[in-house]
Amino acid sequence: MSKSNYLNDVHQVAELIPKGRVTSYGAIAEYLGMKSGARLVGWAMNAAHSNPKVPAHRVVNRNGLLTGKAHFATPTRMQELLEAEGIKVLDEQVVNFQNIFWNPLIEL
DNA sequence: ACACTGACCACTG
DNA sequence: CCAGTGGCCAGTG
Repeated sequence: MSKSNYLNDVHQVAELIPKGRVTSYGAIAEYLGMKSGARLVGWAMNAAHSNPKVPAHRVVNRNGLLTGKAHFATPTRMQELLEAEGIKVLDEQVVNFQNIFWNPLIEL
């Protein structure tokens, strides 16, 4: 298996995202100490397929846009999962994003 | 060992 | 406003 630290950390943080809340790749990256390692978070999320516990649908980009939706089973899967938690999505974008944004730096 | 890629972000022109 | 570039870390060819 891998010895990658960030991958494991990213997954652990993602698992801590409360239901009905969302966070951004950059926020997780910053929490882990990466200034601009948001890409790694995206890569980690891609690897998160092995971890069904990781709610990848709660991780969006800094604009609240569902950039990762294309990587789900279906392009609409991510939005449906979010709406099932009470998160409204309009035009691939989380509504009230700022309000439900979960920042690990502050809340964790 | 080298080059390229990736579910991103911020800056510059 | 849109396009391009650098930066971060790990994986793959």
